[in-house]
Amino acid sequence: MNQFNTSIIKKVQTQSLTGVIYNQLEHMILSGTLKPGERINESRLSADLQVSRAPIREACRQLEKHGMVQIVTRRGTFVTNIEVSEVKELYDIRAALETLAAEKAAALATPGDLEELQAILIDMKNAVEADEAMDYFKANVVFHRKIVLISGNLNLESLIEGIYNKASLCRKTNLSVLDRMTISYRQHKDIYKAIRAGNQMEASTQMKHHILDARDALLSSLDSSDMGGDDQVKIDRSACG
Amino acid sequence: MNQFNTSIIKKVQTQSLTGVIYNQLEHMILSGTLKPGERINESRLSADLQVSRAPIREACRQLEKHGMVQIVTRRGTFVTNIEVSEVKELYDIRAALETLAAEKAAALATPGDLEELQAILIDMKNAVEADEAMDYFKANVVFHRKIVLISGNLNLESLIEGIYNKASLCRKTNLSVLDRMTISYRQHKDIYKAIRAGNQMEASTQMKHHILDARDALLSSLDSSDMGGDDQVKIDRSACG
DNA sequence: ACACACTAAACTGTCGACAGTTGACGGTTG
DNA sequence: CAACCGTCAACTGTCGACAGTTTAGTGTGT
Repeated sequence: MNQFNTSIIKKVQTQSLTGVIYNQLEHMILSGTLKPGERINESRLSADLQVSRAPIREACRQLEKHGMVQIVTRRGTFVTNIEVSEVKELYDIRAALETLAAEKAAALATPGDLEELQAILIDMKNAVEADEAMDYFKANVVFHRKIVLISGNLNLESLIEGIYNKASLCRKTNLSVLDRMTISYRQHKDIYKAIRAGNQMEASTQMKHHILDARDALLSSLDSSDMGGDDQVKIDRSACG
Repeated sequence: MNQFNTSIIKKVQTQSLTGVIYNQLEHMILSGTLKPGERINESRLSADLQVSRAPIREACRQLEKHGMVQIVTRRGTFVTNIEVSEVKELYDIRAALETLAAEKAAALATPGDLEELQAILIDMKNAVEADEAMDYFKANVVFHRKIVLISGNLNLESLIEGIYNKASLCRKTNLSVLDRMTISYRQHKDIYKAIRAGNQMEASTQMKHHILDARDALLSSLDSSDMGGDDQVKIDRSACG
């Protein structure tokens, strides 16, 4: 529905003050400077940033649209606070949506698309062999996003983007899970093969399996680390696939 | 993620000026007073409604969040214009999401939930027998919404709500399709039975089948009516299931 | 007649200010 | 000592105004 709802707009927005503030706030939220549940004080922010409250309010509305804050009338805007139970919900939704994406991708992928996917797979393989969790994490995101792109469903694209945003707000997901990179990589390869073969049923099955598997790995790692320190900084090797 | 994103909030919002204007604009859009693609002029609206531009801008942001308008920087806000191809996309997404909802509902439905569903089914049956498309349409929406509610996934709820909003913007979907009420009713009954039996697999299968079936019926009715008059007012008997 | 440059009107983005509401603190009463 | 009530500060909602940008309309040149 909208060519305005994709990542492109972020760059367009940057031209306006609102966009600058949006980026700033987004960064503050994702980096943890603004903690989940914390309130964003419009007046104070406007004083700090030397701008009026208008663009700040606008930016907050954008953030809400993308799921990163919640606005309560006459109370204020609060950084979205996601519980573990909600992460599970989000993974279920993600599984449903990306399963659809994989199914469509299997029917629509061009040779060029397949080449790109393969290139990403190579990046992943390199990351696995070098045990570079961060690199793997990045390639992983690119892989999933590419499949959604191939599906050609713009609505699906922005919906999934929103899910990513919300899920990444749960800092608890940032736990490292060893040994999953290898499994994850294999699953991605299976998805790729199914898409290349044009096998819609298989592609969707593999995708669903992959995401639910990642979800379970994440949840069990959360269980076993509930009493551990809470100051995680590492990238979760299971998160997002 | 937010208990603030449901229909309840609309009543809360009504307390504020922004909420009043939101409702007004929503009504104007859904009733066709504001046509798809049309631009919403902030200054003129503020003059007409005797309020400043601030609450109007706020309302527009809300509308964008719900998918009913699109905002382009320094250009304005435009009523979302949905093409037929996009309706197909939306139905695909809806199928994926409601399939998940049905699956969860089959596992979570309480006796009370089942009673409610059954009551809705009776309403539907009555509507079918009386050939009251409007009544059927309403009961249908209630039925689907109830299943999402049972699934207990709040994120899913607001996502699906957004899909409904967008799809309903395509006025072309408001075509009457005869003979589908009976089929649709039977499908709902099947879904209900699967949920009552606690059969997750069956519930999701039935739901998927039901929605994709409705989608195809809608699309083929659009094909065959492309050259017909464009001033439809009737409720589509296939739309939304 | 058509394409292009220029001018002017209209509209959105941003600003600072005021008013109403909310939540908290402190005092009072049972 | 606990619960309730009233006062007060802080913050959001709303307002009117100004500035920069976009768009439409006019005029000119080919």
